[in-house]
Amino acid sequence: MKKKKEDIVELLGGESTQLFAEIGRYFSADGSFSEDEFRRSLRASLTSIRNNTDDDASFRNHADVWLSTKLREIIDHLHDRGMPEASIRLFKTAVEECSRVGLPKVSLPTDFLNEILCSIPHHKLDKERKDTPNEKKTRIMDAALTVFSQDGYHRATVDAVAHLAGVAKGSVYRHFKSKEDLLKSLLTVSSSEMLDYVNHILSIDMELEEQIRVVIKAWVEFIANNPDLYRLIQSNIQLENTNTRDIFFNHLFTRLPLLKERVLSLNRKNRIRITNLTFDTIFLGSYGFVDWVFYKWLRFGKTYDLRDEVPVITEMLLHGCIGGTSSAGATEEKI
Amino acid sequence: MKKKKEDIVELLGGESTQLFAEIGRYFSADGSFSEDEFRRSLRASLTSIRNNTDDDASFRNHADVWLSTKLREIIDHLHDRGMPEASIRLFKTAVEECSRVGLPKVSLPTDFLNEILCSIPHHKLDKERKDTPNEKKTRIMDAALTVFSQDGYHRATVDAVAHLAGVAKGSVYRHFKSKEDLLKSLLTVSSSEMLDYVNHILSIDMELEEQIRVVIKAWVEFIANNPDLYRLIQSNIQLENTNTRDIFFNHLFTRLPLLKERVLSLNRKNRIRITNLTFDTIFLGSYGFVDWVFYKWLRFGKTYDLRDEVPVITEMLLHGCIGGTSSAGATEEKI
Amino acid sequence: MKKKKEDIVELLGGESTQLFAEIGRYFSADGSFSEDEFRRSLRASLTSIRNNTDDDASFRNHADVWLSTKLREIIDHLHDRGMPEASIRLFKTAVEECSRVGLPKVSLPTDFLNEILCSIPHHKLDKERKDTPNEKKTRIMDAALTVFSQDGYHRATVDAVAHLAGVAKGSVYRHFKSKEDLLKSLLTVSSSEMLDYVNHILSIDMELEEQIRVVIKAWVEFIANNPDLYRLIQSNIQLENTNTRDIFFNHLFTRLPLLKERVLSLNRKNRIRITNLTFDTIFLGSYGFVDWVFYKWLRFGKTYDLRDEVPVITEMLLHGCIGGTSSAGATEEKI
Amino acid sequence: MKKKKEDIVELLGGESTQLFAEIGRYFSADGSFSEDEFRRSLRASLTSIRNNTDDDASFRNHADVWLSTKLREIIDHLHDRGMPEASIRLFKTAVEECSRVGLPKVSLPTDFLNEILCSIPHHKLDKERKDTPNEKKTRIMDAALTVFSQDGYHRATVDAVAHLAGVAKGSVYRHFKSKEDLLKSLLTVSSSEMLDYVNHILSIDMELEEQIRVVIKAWVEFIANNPDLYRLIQSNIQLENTNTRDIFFNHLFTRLPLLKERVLSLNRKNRIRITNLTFDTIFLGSYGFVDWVFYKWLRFGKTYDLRDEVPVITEMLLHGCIGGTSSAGATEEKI
DNA sequence: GATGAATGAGCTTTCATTCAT
DNA sequence: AATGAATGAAAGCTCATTCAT
Repeated sequence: MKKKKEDIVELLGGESTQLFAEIGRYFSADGSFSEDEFRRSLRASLTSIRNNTDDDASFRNHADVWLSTKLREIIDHLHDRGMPEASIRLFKTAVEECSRVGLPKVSLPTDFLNEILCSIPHHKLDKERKDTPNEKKTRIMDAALTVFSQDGYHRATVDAVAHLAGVAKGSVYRHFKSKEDLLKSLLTVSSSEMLDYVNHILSIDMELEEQIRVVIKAWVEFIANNPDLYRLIQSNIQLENTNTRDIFFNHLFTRLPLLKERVLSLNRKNRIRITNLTFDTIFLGSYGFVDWVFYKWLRFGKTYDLRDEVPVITEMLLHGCIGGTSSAGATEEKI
Repeated sequence: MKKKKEDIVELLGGESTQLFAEIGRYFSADGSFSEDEFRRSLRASLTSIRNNTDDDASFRNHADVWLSTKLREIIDHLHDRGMPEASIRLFKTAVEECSRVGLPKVSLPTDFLNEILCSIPHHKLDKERKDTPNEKKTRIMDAALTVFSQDGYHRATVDAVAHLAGVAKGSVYRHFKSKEDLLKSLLTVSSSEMLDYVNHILSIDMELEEQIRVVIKAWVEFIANNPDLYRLIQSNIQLENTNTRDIFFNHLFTRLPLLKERVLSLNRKNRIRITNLTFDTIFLGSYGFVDWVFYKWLRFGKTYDLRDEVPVITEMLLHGCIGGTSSAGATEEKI
Repeated sequence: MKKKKEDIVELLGGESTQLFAEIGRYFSADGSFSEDEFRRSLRASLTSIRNNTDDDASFRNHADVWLSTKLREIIDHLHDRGMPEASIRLFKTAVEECSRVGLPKVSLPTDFLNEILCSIPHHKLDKERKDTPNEKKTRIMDAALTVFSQDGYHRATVDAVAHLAGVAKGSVYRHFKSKEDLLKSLLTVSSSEMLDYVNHILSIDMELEEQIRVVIKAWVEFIANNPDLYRLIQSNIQLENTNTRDIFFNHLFTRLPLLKERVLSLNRKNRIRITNLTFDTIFLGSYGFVDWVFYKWLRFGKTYDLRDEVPVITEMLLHGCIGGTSSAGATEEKI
Repeated sequence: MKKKKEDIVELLGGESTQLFAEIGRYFSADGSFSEDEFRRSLRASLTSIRNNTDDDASFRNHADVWLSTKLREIIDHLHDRGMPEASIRLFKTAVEECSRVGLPKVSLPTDFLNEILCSIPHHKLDKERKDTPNEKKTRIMDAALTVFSQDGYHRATVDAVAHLAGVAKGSVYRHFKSKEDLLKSLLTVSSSEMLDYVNHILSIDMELEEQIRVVIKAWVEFIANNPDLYRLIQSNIQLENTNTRDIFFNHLFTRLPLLKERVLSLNRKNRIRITNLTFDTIFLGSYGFVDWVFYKWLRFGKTYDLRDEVPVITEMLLHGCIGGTSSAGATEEKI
């Protein structure tokens, strides 16, 4: 009962030719662009495609093909008419409409994209532009860290976060799409900071064994100074699609290849028994070692200085618990 | 059931964990994005695709599919990592490379494009924006009509109206004291226009039967040309004190006595069986007749020309569906 | 990077063979079925397929193929082992898991389906079984009708409905998936009732002209007796996917073909000028005629008896407003 | 832009409006479902497909696609019309016809199948259900483990647990005083089992180094066999008074003194560098080491055998990553 | 003992409106 | 005059828990 694909192509062909013929309509005599008229026409066409396709996948497919062809034609036409600027606005309108009808992607001419991208000021592309308006965002994130740490993510309420941050609940939702998004942002930013800190230390040039000692020390210090943050990152909260610990893990894993390379290259004297194959396991295992020493510290109510554990950790990870005398002194330093 | 590690090295290639590792290569130790590394990798992949495809068309096809999938993945993962800015630079690099190898187009996620386009400063897109206060009010009302028609009054947001009108939300409230007031103004103005249009036609002097024919034709044409407006007027939205349909009805009713007088006076030959008592019922009933013919047209997706229904409507309202031969011709006129 | 389809087939092939081999595991020595074990294994397989497919469509496709093959095998195996009953439970488990992972459909052996369907008690298939537990549901729907009519759907709150129905808010959500679902159910049931009522009248055998007179009278009486219900049905509330008026329209349209056939066949004397082509327009137009006579009545505060309008309506629809003397009397009956 | 009516007669074929008209044919004037009409129409369509296909395979293929699309459409529309019961009868009819024409399978919507299966009386599926109270408790705990692992404790609902366990929700509350109590019980029992298992191994008399090797191996095996359980224990869910990880930790800590004593006493040759002071740190750190190797395994989708990691873990914990040749062989054993 | 309909406190989220800039 | 971040009341919905049958 539904039409065959061929029929649709014809159907659209007729409409799109029409659209092309009507381009003139979207521009006044003075060359100004009538966004509204164009938008309406576009919406009508997309709706028509939707109605004439069987399922969502088919709709997306056809709409994509149709749209990219049409955009190409219109853009060319505008270039011919000497109004390339208008094509950007037209393009923006098109993209907005696509979003609205739920089209996930569109095919676009590369030269046109180039043109658009070059018109974006350069500073927008460098690093993040989180400067002025982030004061409030930071306040909300700080409050969220406190509240989530205290009560646990699920028991915490957005009300409590907003109250602690001293803003209205609605403001939380201006900065974060949802409670979940707030947590994710918090973790993402924190994870980055944590790992940047370690990366910074790793960039200092020294012998590998020394490097390991320094990193362990730095890491322990970091988590001792930010226990709430660290605990939240490791808290393993199940979210819609992921799980908080995985967010951190993903960050870690992104940096692992570079790290691995560096470690293997630093191992000039070949004293360290880590190979390409065992690196991941040893690295993550060692991470876990520190993680549980931290956890023990928490369980003891932070009644001692976590930094005191550094020698034992270092000793264990470098030499294990068996054998040689090289590290006999280490154990005495311990509490 | 479990596979040995060797077996799954390849398998892991398809897992996201691997992707992280790959993306990791594009970032320096300090977390900054290495455009060069990405460009190199991209160029290598594109070259490889070119070498493995027979003709240009095939190359373009494969490259497009590959690239859009790849970009989507990387962009998603960068978002997860909290580096959406990097994805814009990466995207720019990708487009540049595509241009270089002669790829004419790429498929891109609409949400991502939206993000990019929003970062282009407004003045680049606006050309001139210097309108009298009244123009702005009109723009807002036009936008409101579009948005309300699309989503329904209650589901529509003031944000959407303001956005489509290209003004700030606050400006909407400068011109209209509330969302409801905006709707009411829209309806009041439109109702007047609609009824003025009909009144204008009624003022032409002719025989009553002819007048009726002309009015029906004009009215059908009017609503066929302004379906959104008409639909909104008839939409029966419940407001604080009234109901949108009543606004139109009130306008109509205000003019009814004059109309009635004119109709009765035009009925010189007394061929029309309308009395003072039955006028209202017949008039509104006939209005309703057209209303549902219009509604039928909407439900069929406006896929035929509403004006084609004029003969049937006229015939029915003038002669009913029964009897005489006086209107035998009518059915032939119809389609 | 993602695997080719062929690879997946092999991958699944390996797993599924395994599953088959493991069927024994799901049954204890006494022949009882270990639903849990089977469910776990199934879930693992589905998850594995999801992880090894690129997009959702591909996942659905593969999962469907895999599942239907496997089910067939297992069911055969169980039949061989002489335990066909177990296959129903196994099947139920499979369907549940498919729902959970978001698979929209599965392919199934017809003979097996036959077996299952025959085990459903017959009375379940006849008409609806809305008997005992519907007392509360009815109460909620009644309350909803009142509240929605009074305040309009959007201004009405679920709290108010629950309160008026004398139940807790949660109970509303036990019977209806959402506020929208409540409205839809209300309209669906009411529309059916309304149209059944008319259909009933239409089934009485009489001359067409007489039939039309009777139906109009009955219809006007019906809406005069249920103005709230009728108003709600016509209220044109925009919902997520439809619009309330369309719900009624769809019901109407479902019955239209039968109605059309009957009308044309009843038209023995060929006095009625309705053809196959004009039927829809005339029918819906006439419906609209009555609709606005009803609306006029509402606007006049129901200060007169709507039934008094029946003669005028009938006269107009049968003979129009022009010409003959046959209906001269009708107008005098009017108020 | 607009098409003439003639042009769109075909077009409408694809619109849902048409579908309504078609479905309308299956219903008698009184609204009851006409099985015969539907069966006739179905048989005609299937026969037509058979005649238009070359071989049997092609017929089956086409018929399946056609039927599943058709059924889906009709079922959806019947749901909209508020007649879901009719869809079951219709479905039964369809299956019967498929059997008759020799179609071996049909594709069906899972949600619809779910509905049908739920209408089969329970006793048909249950066979025997006569278990001691303890069996029921176990069944609930098993179900809880599955559900909590899958969705996370907070996202999991008691309904889901009860359903999976095959008991009523109230029964869950007979055995556990709250959802939290259910989780705690689960963890307490499991933690005990886990630790008893390790204790058992520790009670075997052997040299300490050997003991450590054996314990690591046993532990890895245990968690590889019970990943859901282990994950739940480590999941760090924040409860009213505690936190799930703490429950395990408390169990562990209760046994630590005895363990410590035993370890130190076994260290006859004093080859192990663990003192009274460092025992806790080294023990928990090592535990964490394994924990993260396990976590890595999870993140890789359990695509390799966790036991393969035992040599690396053992080597690291015994000898560290630096120095001597004593463990040169370790890397070869790996993978 | 088992059941599952009923409950309602409490949550997240939306969005019309305001108002400092 | 124009802006758009901030507001917070108000709404829809969930689900652990209870309890009559």
